[in-house]
Amino acid sequence: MADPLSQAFSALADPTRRDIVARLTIGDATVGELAAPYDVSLQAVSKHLKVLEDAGVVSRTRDAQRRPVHLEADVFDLMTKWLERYRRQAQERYERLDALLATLPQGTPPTEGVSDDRP
Amino acid sequence: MADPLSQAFSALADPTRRDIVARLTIGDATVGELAAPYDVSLQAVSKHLKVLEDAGVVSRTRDAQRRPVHLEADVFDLMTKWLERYRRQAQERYERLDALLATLPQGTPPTEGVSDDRP
DNA sequence: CCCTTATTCAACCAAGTAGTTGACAATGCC
DNA sequence: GGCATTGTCAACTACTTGGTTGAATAAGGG
Repeated sequence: MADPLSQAFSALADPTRRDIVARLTIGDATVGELAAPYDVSLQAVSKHLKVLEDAGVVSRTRDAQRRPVHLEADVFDLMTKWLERYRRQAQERYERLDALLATLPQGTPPTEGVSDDRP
Repeated sequence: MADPLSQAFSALADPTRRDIVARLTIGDATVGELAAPYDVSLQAVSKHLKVLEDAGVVSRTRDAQRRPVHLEADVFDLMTKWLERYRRQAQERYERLDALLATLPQGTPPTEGVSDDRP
């Protein structure tokens, strides 16, 4: 699973990691600071940070024995672009369908049973 | 892992599933049609569709023995909002930092060793 | 009615993931 | 130098995931 988009989405698929990202918008923080709010071990948080780092969501510098974590929001653009592209395309298709239906002579009912999803 | 955002991000963390989403922007399709391009089994694709459905990315209607899959782009908004929010916050923080640095007397060099990441 | 088509369900497997604990590395402070 | 602090590495476990195959369900078409 090498591709950046998969890594990015996967990294943010975990609530703890999204929480960490939220926390980091306030400012850089050390692993210990980031781990404090959670009742999991420091090592677990360290692993989460590795996932975020590999996905390019955060970067880490070095300050003595501390490793401050910094939010790197560029990847967000990548995801947003992907999402926007297909949301837009889906919407356009929807609008075309609407337009088509508007030009149709009369109530040719759709082939699908539009209503229920499951018996 | 019940929360919608986690499910949505997780659903799109797989390249095959993103591919299916891309395909669906052209129009609704049956399971068989969606499975055709891939060399995995039909059942595997069926599973992918279940993941997408559970995440609210697609919906399925019924047309005889076929189950047409329809893209439901609303969840994209949820993700986009989350991403945009934190990207914006991160950027604002960055700008505040810039402004702060601009007002500082002189070249007080930062405490961090900014360059390398790993020895 | 049987048969074909379309799809899901069930059981299984290999690989990945999130968590654990314990040991080790890197650094600053006395 | 020795010790406290901060964080990572390694090994292990439980659970999830993406894939497989084979059987079952659903619906139409001779």
